[in-house]
Amino acid sequence: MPAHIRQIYTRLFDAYGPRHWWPADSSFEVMVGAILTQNTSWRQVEAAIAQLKQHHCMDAATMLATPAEMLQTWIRSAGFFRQKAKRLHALCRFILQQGGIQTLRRQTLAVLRPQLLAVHGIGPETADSILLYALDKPIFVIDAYTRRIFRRLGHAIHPDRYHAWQQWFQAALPNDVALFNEYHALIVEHAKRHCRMTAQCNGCPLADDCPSAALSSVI
DNA sequence: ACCCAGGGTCATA
DNA sequence: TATGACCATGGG
Repeated sequence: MPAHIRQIYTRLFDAYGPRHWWPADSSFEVMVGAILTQNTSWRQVEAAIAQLKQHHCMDAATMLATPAEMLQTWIRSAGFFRQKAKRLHALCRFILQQGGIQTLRRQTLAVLRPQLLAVHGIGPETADSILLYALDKPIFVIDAYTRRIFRRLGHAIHPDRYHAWQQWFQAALPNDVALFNEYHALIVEHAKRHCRMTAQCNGCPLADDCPSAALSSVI
């Protein structure tokens, strides 16, 4: 029987401390980062965000008024730059149509989530990252790291779908924005240090419960 | 030269 | 529903 979700949280928090996520100067920047980081390492996203800021483009109205070809050159480092330029425009259009971020913030989770998922280029993880980290809504973000770590610990979720994983976490945890925020941030920190595709298990705070640590294998 | 990175969409069967 | 192709850069 693998360690419980709450025990794993405690171990991660004790090992890494509060993460102060999401790293950004504004809610809009969180949303932009959520799109730019799709299947891309955060390092590359930071460079793209710096470019957008340097060109005074880090607000919805300015970004929407900026030609996609221009955005492409600024976000090039984040990869998929043609797609992502369109997706950023779609995000801006949504924000402005809804009356701005302050208006969005007053909406409920149940109203916002379907609306975000209807925006071109926003799928489950991007939507939930925006809801949790930009709009302070209580929803647990599932990403590739989350599945990889918990699979290695022996938690097989069926069906192996985004929604099932999310329900599994939320059913075991109090409905708390701060907790969801911290837990996902800790998972990412842990994954970057210890649970990449090639396991680096030296000093791993979860090694006691991790079969792949004992076997030095890759799952 | 390869594999990977904080996904999502679209076409096809 | 379920798989596969595709998107594209930069680091290890």
